[in-house]
Amino acid sequence: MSVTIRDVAKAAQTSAATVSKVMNGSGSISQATIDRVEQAMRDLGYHPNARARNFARQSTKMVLFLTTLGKNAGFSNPHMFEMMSGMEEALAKKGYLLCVKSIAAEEACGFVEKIFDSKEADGVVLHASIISPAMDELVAVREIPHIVIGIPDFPSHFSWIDIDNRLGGELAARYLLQCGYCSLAFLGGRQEDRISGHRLEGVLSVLNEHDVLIPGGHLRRGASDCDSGYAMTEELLSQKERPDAIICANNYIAYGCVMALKEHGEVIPEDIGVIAFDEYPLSRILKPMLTVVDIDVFDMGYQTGKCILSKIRKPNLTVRYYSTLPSVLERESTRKKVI
Amino acid sequence: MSVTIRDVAKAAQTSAATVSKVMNGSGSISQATIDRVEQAMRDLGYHPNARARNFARQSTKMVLFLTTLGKNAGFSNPHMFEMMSGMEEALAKKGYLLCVKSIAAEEACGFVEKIFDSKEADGVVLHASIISPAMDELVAVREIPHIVIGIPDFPSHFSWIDIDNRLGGELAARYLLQCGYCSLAFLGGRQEDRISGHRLEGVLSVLNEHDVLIPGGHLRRGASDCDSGYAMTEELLSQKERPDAIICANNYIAYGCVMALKEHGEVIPEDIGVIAFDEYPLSRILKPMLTVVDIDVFDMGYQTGKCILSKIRKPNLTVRYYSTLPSVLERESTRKKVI
DNA sequence: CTGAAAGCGCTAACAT
DNA sequence: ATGTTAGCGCTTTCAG
Repeated sequence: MSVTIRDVAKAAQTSAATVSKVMNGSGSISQATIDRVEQAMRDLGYHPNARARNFARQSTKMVLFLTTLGKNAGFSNPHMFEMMSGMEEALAKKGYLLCVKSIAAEEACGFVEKIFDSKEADGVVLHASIISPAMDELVAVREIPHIVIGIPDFPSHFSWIDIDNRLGGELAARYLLQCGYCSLAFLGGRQEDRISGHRLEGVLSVLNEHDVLIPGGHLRRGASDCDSGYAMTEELLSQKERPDAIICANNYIAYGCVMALKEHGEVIPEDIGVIAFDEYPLSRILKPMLTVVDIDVFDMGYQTGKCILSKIRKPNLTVRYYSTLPSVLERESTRKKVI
Repeated sequence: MSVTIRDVAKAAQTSAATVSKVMNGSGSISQATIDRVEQAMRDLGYHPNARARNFARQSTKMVLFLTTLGKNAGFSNPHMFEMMSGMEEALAKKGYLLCVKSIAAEEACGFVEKIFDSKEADGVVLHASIISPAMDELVAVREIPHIVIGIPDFPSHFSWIDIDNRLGGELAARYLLQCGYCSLAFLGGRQEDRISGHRLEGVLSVLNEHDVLIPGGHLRRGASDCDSGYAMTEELLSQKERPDAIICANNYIAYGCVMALKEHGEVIPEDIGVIAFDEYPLSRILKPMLTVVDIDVFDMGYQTGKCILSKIRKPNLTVRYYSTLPSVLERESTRKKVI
């Protein structure tokens, strides 16, 4: 058996309670005793048993990240993992551990209930894809320390954190105008793609504010892939009124767009400017390198980690906000700013 | 306070010990008692307290994955997360939880020691980048259930699991020969890049076996990026003796290579074939889509998970092997097989 | 087949 | 400032 708090107490000629107080900095212990206890701990190579400690304290110093993983999750959604890295960093600073658990949306609610019934974790971070009204009710009634990544798409009591995609759209549009482009186009994902939709809203609000009109034909939506980006760009170029800058709702659309522009002999960024969203995975790989509106995903994870920690302290605290502002990374696909 | 085992015992008119046995399937309990106990558990909505259970059993049902994360880890190394997803799936099947913890290589050894002194985890998965001779000694002496991801580059007692990159190289070369290409070239990463080196070894062994000579000029090494791939390809094309197929050690080199070939008017795959390694992130995005040698990273993680579980059961079991064989994914950058 | 009893190692309320 | 005491909720002998 390994060395316990009682062994240390004996060696330091004191009681277990005192040793505990020394470890947890209770304050009211004389320096002499502290020294003796610490010496004894060192001599014996003592390490408090985490399991016993969790049990006695009724806490695990662990938060669970629940999302749906499975094959290809790592490749198709690196953002999630970048966030996890940020969360881990925030949690580690306070001595918390981060566990990941893959769960299907249907099972998520039951699982969260079980986790808190059995007290396996101190808090949960929920990916927006697995939340439900039932989960909302559960979390509210039981006051479960939680935070949802992604703004819920139904009315709820959840605490959540998200990226402000609308603001991102505003930044993109404003930036292009500042570069001297004056006829913008937007290539987005399908109607159901909320992210793309929010980005478009932001764009439109800026144009509206600047009294810039955008012809209907310059607003196109399609699949979120390269081929679709290519096709939408061709459509754009075939119109009588052509844009001098294109906002692409994501990297893949931008890739197709750039390819089409090049094939048509358009020079980027002189003839036509291109701006996209997100650094990853292509913005720095394409020629020309893309100017993008990006957010610091790691930082967002870090914010999430800090959030869940404060929810663990005060479970009834409600948090809802857009963390981590987007910003423009200037590169080669847009002209230099003139303003 | 929530409902405990004693509440269940009382409701089922039996003892806590019996309830425990029912939960853990001790066998020697009458069906009648089992029914009563299960009924009581359901009636009371009982869920065993995981912390108390961990404490009493002296196990946490948790394995810790240690690696260095930090900013950009998610984007620059999606493979790691794909593996994690696989590990989680294997662990979840046996009721284990996966925790992730970022740690610098220098601190890793001390941290692992602390984890096992304080019994925070039942086992650890170590990324090869954080192992050291000191860690080897620690793990061996203390019989710490562990598995290293990546073959150690120094003599050690570690259990490890890795990808067989040499075999991957063999597959690539063999495949090209089967397609009727007969003059191969290899574009690799820098000398220090062990993965690239192993892939090259595999290529050479096949060529040797087939008595195919490869001119020195067809073996090039450079940075593992697009520009380097581009430059190396131009060098290749400027030689008197030109290859009819190029093996690119990674996706980025392949991207530069394809770009250079296109600019020189070479038709892929007719004039020159291109094969690369790994699906991610570009192989299906480039035009033409790349034929690649790929491995199932999720599966590798799954194997790793199963491995660590068996090590937890038998810590002195040694495991060392190349899990998950690579295979060729045929796409557009190579001719159809003729054999 | 069942139950009483003795912890697992630490914390925290309460005395002193 | 320190020690005593009583758990935390479950598992596991060991007797019956």
